Amino acid sequence: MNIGEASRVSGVSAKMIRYYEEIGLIPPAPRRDSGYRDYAEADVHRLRFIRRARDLGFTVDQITELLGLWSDRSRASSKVRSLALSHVDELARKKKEIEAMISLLERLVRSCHGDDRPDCPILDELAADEAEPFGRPATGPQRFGQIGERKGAGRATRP
Amino acid sequence: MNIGEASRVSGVSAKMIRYYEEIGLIPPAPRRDSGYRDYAEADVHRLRFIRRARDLGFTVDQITELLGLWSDRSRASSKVRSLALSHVDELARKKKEIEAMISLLERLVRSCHGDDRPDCPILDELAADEAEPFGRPATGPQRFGQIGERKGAGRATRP
DNA sequence: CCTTGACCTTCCCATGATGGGAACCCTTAT
DNA sequence: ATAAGGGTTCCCATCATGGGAAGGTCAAGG
Repeated sequence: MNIGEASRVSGVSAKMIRYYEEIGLIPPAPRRDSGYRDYAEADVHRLRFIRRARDLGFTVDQITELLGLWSDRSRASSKVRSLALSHVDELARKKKEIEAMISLLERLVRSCHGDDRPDCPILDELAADEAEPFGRPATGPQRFGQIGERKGAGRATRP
Repeated sequence: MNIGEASRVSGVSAKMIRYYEEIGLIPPAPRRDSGYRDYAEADVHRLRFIRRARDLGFTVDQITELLGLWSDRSRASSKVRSLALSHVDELARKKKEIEAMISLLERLVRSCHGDDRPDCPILDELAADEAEPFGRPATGPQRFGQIGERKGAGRATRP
């Protein structure tokens, strides 16, 4: 079948199918004389696998591993399990970051009357001079962490 | 002060300061004869504002708006508030997506014995043929939604 | 005065997963 | 034969961020 149909039945866009081929996530599809890619059921199967894994938030690298484990009939299920578990950890981390942002923001929003008067605690907090503007209850050394997972994970330029 | 010190005291990397200038989030810094950018306290203040807003997950576009509101002494606080509220909504949406992924994954992990035997329900589910592989309790029309916020928000190529 | 090292400048490239679109080729039905 | 609707490759954009090269500047110490 052509790439369009493979896309329709697998739920992966044609653009993505070509991209997955390019990066080696799937093997190069055989070509017809016309140059068109030709897909079989097994390929669609694999694409569906990929799509479901993507829907679960796995990265392409992780999916590469999962596909390897999938095709290895003698793998230990513990490998798959630990891959899934570490992904859950990662998701839980992101969830916590988001929750921290939400609770901070909700507090700021609650403190803002939100009418047509110009004074606004939200902006005041963002503009505060102090190092710890979000006045948490002084209960210890925990920070909010570098929220939003920007890579450097740290403040400014530290080589 | 030089960009390095501005970076240190604001918590925004020098690279990002230059980038923010380039995209117009901050005005071009005055230059010394040497060509070095020169920052004053007010600039550092603004950079700190930006960093805090980024830490709260606001996009650069939203921060542009926030800075505009910040410098407008006659703005209505309701504007800031609604900006913050819609950002909270967005964060809540992401949080729900992540939660859906986590609960699905946790269920799969629970169903996987995770020893050295090769059979693995996690892979089996990812590879399942059915359209609804994650066998939810048949309680209605709700779907998990297009998790992971890939733009198309939909299945495959539908122009 | 000159060197050294720390700083600054600009410019280009990479990330991850995805879409948009142009220019061009293939197939099939009217 | 022509039009419509595929397909192909190639380039570009996203978003916020960092890496690194090539080269200019500055301050301290010999």
